[in-house]
Amino acid sequence: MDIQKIRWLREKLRQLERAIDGCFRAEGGCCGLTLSQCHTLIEVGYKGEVSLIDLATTLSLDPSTLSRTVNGLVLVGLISRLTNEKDRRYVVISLTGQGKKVFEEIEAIFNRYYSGVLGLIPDDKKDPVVDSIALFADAVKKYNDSDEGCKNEPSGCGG
Amino acid sequence: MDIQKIRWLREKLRQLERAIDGCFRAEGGCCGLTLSQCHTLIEVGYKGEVSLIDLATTLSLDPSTLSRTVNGLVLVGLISRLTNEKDRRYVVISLTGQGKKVFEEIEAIFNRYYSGVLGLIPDDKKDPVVDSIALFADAVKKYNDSDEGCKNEPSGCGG
DNA sequence: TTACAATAGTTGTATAATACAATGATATAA
DNA sequence: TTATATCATTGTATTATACAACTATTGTAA
Repeated sequence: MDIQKIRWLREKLRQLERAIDGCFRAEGGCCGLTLSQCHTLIEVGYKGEVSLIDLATTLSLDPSTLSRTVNGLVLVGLISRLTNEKDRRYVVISLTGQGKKVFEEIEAIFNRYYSGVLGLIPDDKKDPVVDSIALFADAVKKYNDSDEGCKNEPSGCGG
Repeated sequence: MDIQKIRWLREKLRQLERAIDGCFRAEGGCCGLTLSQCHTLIEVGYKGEVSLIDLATTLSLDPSTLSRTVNGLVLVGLISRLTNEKDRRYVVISLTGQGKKVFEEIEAIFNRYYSGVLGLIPDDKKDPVVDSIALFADAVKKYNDSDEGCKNEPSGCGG
């Protein structure tokens, strides 16, 4: 592919990242949560019951980082963290009743948000756009996992 | 659009963000720079000469944040920061000779990286995928700038 | 069976990235 | 010419993050 088009792709990816992150910060968080807390809550919401290490792997974060994030959510009563009695090394992380409520709120807010975004895209292009993003996200993941990926060529900064 | 497809889109966007950021961190930065420094260097490389406030606006960051990032790059000799003599309130930020060299390196690295990613996508889909990402990035930006965007519905956390 | 190795999680420590508030220098306008 | 606005920097605080050290638990092998 044309090098100029790749530059353009990278520019758009940077723009996308900034737009999404920047907007979040401008609002002072969602439902009173920080960005990390929000991501964590969503993952727990989707998975139901998880161990810390499971969550850390999914979110590509160090367990120590996540331990603190989870702790914050436990303190505000949105997450329950219990010892797994079948293997006491593990914890069982799940949403509390209040946590489920906030999770549903967040879901509604962001589904509405992205509906709004897609509303700016012509009807006949909506599906192709979403499919393309999925295709691209999968390609990035696959490439990172391969030998040529992350191992030799740092990313993130350029795109 | 189907709510389930919107959830899927959000999941893919989160996956994309993690893949790109995570990979960068795994490498310990690019060319010895941190992620922020790298983003800053690239923007200066593209713009040639910029003021701090210009750069801060482009990157959606507080001027104080950027002032420190720029300072770091000045200290390692990649960026020049001079008073604008036409209006001494402004600074003129540009790449030094060494900065240009690193900028070109970074460009090459990331163009190669994304070439690799696109290499995993069927030929006939490459252009549509890139065009779709651009379309989506523009839509997010436009939506954020509109009344319904950021103002009322925090984003980032969900996507 | 008991000692050693592996795994999960937490806590200590350090750093990067960020924003807001206060300040100083400069320019514009009344 | 005095007040106001703008740009940049510095002080301060917070969040997010990783690595290393440590504890508790489980699995394994002599």
